[in-house]
Amino acid sequence: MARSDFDLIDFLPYLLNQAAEKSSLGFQAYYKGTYGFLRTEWRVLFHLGRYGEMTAVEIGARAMIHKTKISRAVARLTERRFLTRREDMADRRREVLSLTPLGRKAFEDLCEKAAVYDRDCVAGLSEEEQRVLRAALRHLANIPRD
Amino acid sequence: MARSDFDLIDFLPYLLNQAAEKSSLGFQAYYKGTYGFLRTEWRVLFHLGRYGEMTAVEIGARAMIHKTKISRAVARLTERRFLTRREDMADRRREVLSLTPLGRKAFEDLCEKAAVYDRDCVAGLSEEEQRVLRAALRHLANIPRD
DNA sequence: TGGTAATTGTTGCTTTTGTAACTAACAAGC
DNA sequence: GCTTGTTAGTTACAAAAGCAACAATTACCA
Repeated sequence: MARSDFDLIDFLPYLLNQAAEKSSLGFQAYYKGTYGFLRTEWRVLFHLGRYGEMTAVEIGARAMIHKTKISRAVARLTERRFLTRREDMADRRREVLSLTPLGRKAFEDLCEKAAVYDRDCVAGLSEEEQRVLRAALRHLANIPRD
Repeated sequence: MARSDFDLIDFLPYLLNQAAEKSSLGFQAYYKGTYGFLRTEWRVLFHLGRYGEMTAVEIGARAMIHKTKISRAVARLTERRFLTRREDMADRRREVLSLTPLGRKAFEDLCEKAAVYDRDCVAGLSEEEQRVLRAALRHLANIPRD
């Protein structure tokens, strides 16, 4: 296979990782500095805020995070009063998680900050480029349109 | 600021991370399974193969990896004979790294596999979408066109 | 019903990463 | 020549992530 023309600099997983890491830095600084959240903690909060009550496994499935990471993130967030667990009486293995008022406040703040931050990220791209970019990323990540 | 219309599902750092993680999995399985490389090790190999001899710091600057990670990756790769270190006599702090024949062979194999893998990644996207995607990612990652 | 398998969530242990301190070498200014 | 500051790379310790085993339920099905 004559592939000597392929340049690793354009290797998609590489480009994606570089862009992901770079674009995460600024926002990470905010939620870490303001709330002391780890990345997984922010993600758990984000999913509960965005989709409503869920169990740990459900969050993990959506966010592609291993359940042990979620377990520990939930433990910390619960301890810090950002969310509560409620036992599902119909299936006592499940613990349904939801945000406390404090958690919702943090979520809403972070959501606003995210909107602004997102704008800065795509500042140099045209509307059309942004559209194509997000669509391609959703496709690559297999994220359904809800 | 009326931003209630912003949906976190489109938050760029999130989309990028999801896409990056998902798209990395398959290739990671290959270099891990075949060579036992960690991600940083593959990256070091990749940069030395793509750009030629470099020092650890230079690799770190290009790849945005902290020097301690590089230090450990280099130690392992050297031990396993994939690369060699040469002291720069003009500046004895610097250690110039380069691939051994074994390292080059691994690099070339991985490079070929990457080309194929890359194709699979973008299989569902049009030529134009691919072009826009890569350009946008390079922009976000601040990767120069070389 | 009873027994095997699957699911939810946690914990212990190992591996990997992050942070800070450190050595060694060079650079710049006086 | 000194002194101070900077740079390359390593190492030690702490934090986080990955992995495997576990208890507690529930599901399946002969």
